[in-house]
Amino acid sequence: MRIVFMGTPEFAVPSLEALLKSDDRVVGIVTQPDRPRGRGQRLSPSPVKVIAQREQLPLLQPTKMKDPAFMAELSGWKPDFIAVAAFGRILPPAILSLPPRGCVNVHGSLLPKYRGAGPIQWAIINGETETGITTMLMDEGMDTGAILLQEAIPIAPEDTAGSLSSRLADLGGRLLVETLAQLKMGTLIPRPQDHAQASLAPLLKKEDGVIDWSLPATIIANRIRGLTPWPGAHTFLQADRWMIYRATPMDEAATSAPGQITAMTKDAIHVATGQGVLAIRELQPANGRRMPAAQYLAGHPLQIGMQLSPSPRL
RNA sequence: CGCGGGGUGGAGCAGCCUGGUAGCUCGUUGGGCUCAUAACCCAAAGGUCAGAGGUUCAAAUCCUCUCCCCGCAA
Repeated sequence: MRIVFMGTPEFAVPSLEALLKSDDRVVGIVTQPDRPRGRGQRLSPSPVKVIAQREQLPLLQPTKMKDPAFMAELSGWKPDFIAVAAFGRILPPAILSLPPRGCVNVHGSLLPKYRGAGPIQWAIINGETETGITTMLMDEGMDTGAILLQEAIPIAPEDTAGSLSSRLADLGGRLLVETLAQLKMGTLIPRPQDHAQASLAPLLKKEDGVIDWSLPATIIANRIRGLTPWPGAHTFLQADRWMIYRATPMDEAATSAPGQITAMTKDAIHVATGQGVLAIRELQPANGRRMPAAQYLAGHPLQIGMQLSPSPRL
């Protein structure tokens, strides 16, 4: 079978690697154009592009999906299947109908729940204890295609979007290869989604990282886990921005105003929330690197009653 | 050349503006107290102040260049 793979970030890499090890032949790869990133606004390749170059496979990086030159190249590859994992662009009907055996997508949730670009993050933010991978036959909607295979995994209390994502990505690779194998054998019957059960998981934005201290401690803790490592949960101590990487709710009622520091222990900074106390255990202060709360406290004496707020205050 | 912040004993920081004996919190080591301890008390070890050049009687501190790190922005 001739497979074309479309994907972009780290999440897509295990799927591509799994295909490369399978019996099928990856005849071409599509990924997003190099983007300026990092400090000097240098152009850098997507993780998928790095693999493509290592394997010396044909690679396309279209700026527009409807670019005729891109379409011509793609159809010239004559794929039987197109496999898609976190590609980051909507595929137009012309591409969806190009491969005779269809386009298969690897999605990081148990569809129809958490359709969209941020399924892993939203599952954690909402406090789910289980999520999974769904492979599906793509159609024109956003993650609305018929389900092929599905496998669940538990979400651990200490999971962040980062740790969960890497486990799901590995599972995705396995499931993708399995899905293609079963499709070839014709033993797999696509199952339409129950659209009434659908929920949306939109892409997170920078602003979603702002911590609202008036929420309950457990809700804030889940948000922090879901926002780590990107876009990162943050708050402000006066003018300085704190990135919060790890925090756990304490079994303790809050008696101060939300956002006030109520105690400094050996390894945590306690903050009052709308309901309960949250213990900050790992943070990154302004201009510093990520560090345990204990280290921060060693060099920055805090005082009880100091106020954390959603925006900088002088 | 996109903007800004930083590199000081093992860790996190102060000192730099207003040059002149290296400071704080934590950790480490030894001792003490204690039924006991991650707690407390006492003591000790540990730093070419990122690197190079310059100014000066004298540079962590002022000037120039290099390297590395961090945030914003993407």
